[in-house]
Amino acid sequence: MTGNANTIGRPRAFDVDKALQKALEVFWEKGYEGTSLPDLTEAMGINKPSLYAAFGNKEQLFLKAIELYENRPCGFFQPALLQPTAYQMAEHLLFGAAISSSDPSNPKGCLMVQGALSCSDSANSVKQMLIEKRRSGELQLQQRLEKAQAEGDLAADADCAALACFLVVQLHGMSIQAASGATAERLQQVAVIALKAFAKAALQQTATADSAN
Amino acid sequence: MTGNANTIGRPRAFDVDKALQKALEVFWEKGYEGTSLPDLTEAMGINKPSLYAAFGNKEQLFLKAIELYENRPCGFFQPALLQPTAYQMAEHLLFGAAISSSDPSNPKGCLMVQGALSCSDSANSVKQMLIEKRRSGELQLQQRLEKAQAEGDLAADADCAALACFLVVQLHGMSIQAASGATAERLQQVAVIALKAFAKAALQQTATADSAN
DNA sequence: AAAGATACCTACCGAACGGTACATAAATAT
DNA sequence: ATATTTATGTACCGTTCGGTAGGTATCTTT
Repeated sequence: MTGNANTIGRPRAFDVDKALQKALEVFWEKGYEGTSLPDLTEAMGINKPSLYAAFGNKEQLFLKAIELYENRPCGFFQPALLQPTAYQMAEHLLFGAAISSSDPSNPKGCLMVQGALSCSDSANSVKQMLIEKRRSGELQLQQRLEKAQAEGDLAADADCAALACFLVVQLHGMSIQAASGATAERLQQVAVIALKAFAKAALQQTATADSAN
Repeated sequence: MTGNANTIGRPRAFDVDKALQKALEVFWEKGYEGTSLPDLTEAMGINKPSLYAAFGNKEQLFLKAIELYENRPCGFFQPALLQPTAYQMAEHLLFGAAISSSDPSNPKGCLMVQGALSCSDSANSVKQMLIEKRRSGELQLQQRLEKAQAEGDLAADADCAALACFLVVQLHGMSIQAASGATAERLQQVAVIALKAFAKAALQQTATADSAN
């Protein structure tokens, strides 16, 4: 899939995956609308026609960048859902976000949040698409919590939707703080506080063994 | 200050304060860069030369809109600092943010967050200015907590900086959720959970009477 | 070696951007 | 009445935006 080994016609002079990686970094840093075509071509080391031939247009390139983002930098999300208990999921989620969004080797914050939080009318489809991705993530979280509830891993009277929203608030709030310059240490302190709240709100009946203070 | 009663020259055909209010709404909805001059002039009911004569330029207009925003829609912040106890401050802050950022009579979310979260290089000064405003708010919060600590209203071993950061994470995270369509009810549920965390982290030694489950 | 396919590069497109010159209109001051 | 001052409205400025036409270079196929 990656190599363009045995194809007819003149071969590409650049690596599509590496170019996409560069595009991701720029979009992450400047957002969808804040990123210009020259920003992209310069970072990717190609010119505009090559970009359009390889990726379609700016919006489709952004979609592919988002896809890459979900698999790589934001890759802590899906594994967190697979943790054996709701508490461990929350733990992975919160510390994953704290570390990921302040990772010095990447732009600060979360692309799904700052990619197109507010924008002109012409970028509304991108904004809407990010909203839906965020809501989808929240829904997955909620469903994981409901599963935990069915398994007796979460208090029967806990409000899974509210708890999922609470967790997402932490993730997005921490990403804003990271974008404002917060350190990984500070965000981890916040994660510790939030985790106590989660434990208290989620485990009030079952009184699970580990965790909580 | 508002009226232009007895001045020489042709009088303004529009109300500066109302025009600024309209500009605030547009910036709030679309962000600094997402808002175009035609967006502004149409909403304000004036044309470009009038806008430039009255407000300077787009950036200065944005600064005045931010100022108005801090006094009006985001007006729950400063009063919260004046609450008698740290817990009550947190309470006012969290519920204020929950209600304010989802207020159906205004654009969703927080202008200080989504006004210029990520942007092109040319808007970097605006982005930086919002970052500093957010950090300043966090610092005020931290200082209020330190005061509470000095008054014995907060556990002596509580980390005021971490707690302030935690509270700001809630405010900003809730504003993202509001921008994604979360209801006031849902955000208030989140505020309840966060408040429990605050109580647990802040009052662990003093074991204050009220609050906390 | 010729033909066909694909990529690269320069140079350009119309539209929208933020911002302004300049003439006209409406008020006060003398 | 006239001069002065300020606001309005139109029409424009140079720049940048996302996107593309068309010629040239480099590969495979036959």
